[in-house]
Amino acid sequence: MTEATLKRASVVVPLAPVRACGAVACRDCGVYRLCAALGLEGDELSLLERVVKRKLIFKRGELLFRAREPADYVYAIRSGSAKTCVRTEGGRVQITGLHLPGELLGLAGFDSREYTCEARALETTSVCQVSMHQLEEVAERLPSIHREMLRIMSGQIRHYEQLLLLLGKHNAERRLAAFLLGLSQRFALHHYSPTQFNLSMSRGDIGNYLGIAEETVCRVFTRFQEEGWLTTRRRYVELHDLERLTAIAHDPGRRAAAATALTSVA
Amino acid sequence: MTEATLKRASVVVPLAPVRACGAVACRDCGVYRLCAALGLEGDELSLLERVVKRKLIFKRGELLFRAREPADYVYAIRSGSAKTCVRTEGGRVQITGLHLPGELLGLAGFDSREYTCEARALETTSVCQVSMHQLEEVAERLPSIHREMLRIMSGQIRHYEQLLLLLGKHNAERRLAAFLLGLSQRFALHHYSPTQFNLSMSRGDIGNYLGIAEETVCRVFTRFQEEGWLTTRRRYVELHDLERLTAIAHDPGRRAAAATALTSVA
DNA sequence: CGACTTCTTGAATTAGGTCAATCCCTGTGG
DNA sequence: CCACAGGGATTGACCTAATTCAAGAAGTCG
Repeated sequence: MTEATLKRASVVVPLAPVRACGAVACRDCGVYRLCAALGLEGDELSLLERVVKRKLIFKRGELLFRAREPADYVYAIRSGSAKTCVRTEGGRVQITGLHLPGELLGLAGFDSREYTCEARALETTSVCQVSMHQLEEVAERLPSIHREMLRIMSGQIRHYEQLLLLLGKHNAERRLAAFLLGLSQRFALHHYSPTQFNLSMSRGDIGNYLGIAEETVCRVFTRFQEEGWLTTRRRYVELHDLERLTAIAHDPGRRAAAATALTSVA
Repeated sequence: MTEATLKRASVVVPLAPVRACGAVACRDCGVYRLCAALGLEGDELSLLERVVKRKLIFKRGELLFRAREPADYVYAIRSGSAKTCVRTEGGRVQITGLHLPGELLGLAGFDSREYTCEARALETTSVCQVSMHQLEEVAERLPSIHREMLRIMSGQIRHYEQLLLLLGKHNAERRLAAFLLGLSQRFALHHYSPTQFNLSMSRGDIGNYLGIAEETVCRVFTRFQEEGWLTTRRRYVELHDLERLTAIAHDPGRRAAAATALTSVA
């Protein structure tokens, strides 16, 4: 979120600035334990700085990496955000993740030495670039490195499982509600406001991520707004009624009860 | 596939038996490198047998493990098949995987010590049960164990990325075609026939997995059959026109081209 | 100030979901 | 050996949610 956007948004939704405070501290970074483990090798902070090869800045729309490219580095987001997506040969794109500060990108390509997806900055984004090679080298002696990597990967797997649950068979309202609540929780985890934040993705991206049309995203936003459950202004969102949204996100569909029986045997 | 089913199916589709040959050999198992690494500790084969705690048999519909249960073991499928699924609090079920011989289940729960999903046998299924504890113990000294686990996990991640691509925005025909072709390729990999196989999942399960209604699965099967691209008899399937099915699975939708541009910037 | 995106809304269309009836296996018990 | 019960699978009819197409409004950027 740029300074300008923020200022304009504040006119409509006059509340304290959110996520304007910049990068996460290393200690709040989800990758900290990984970096820390690397850092254990020598004097604490200085080596940490050396191992984390570079701090890079990507502007909105710039590629961090492409699928099938040699996976030489993993990237930890310090500030900003990024999306990851996969493509069919036919060129269709599916966004598979929205990544916030403190999260790690590019680890899934660890074994094949190639990235499995592409990552792109959604706004001006600062990242730490960590050498995969170096990671592997240290891991040879330090099993905790590998354990951290496994931890991060299984987090990724859980994320995908939740996303699959969402894409499986939910209507547009439930998808969007769940999406917003998920974001809300993640922001809360990162010490940002859970009720006011910047989506950083366009309506088109959100639609793609949730498996619905861009126009449908707009319409559902409008409906939610008419009900007074939230306010949007472009990519800035303010949630007014978390309970209501939760109810929508969790409300089991008509066939949901039957599905349990259906699946419990076969 | 039971002997009886096979015989009956042969009346309609008189071809050589497929997947009737039973369990995979350890060497053909996708987990082999893991087991082998464990086995390196002592005299080769005997210790392998000891580490792989038990060979268990699950009957159709029986649970291998439940989500949130302590993840004490991982399971390698020797013969048969299993499905994995996740649930919402509301009780909705989403099938997230169909697993064939040589594949490993339950590793994603590694870090949290709890399974992230539940697994259920789709037919009479023989598995190797490997102690997570023992795995961890050996991994402390043998980094290759962890590397194997990372390899398997990133395979899981790639699988989910493909599935997301499928669920994102494809019509029912493309979903089913892609599903069948994916299975076909996996069977080929496992030295089974790529054109005749047992789906082992019910129509309802397939629909759930692909995010479409059971009835739609039927209708699409019927359509494909009318076109002469395949033959089905209950869960047994024979693909006649892989090219055609590939064309359907890959054919980019109307908006697909636009989506590239749409997503390449924002 | 234009040129270009992104977002929003409306209207028409449709793919797929839902409900319901029936068929077809398969396994069981007489 | 045959009848029957029960669970999948299939098909039809109807209907709704969401997509698509299209046009315009609201921002953004150079």
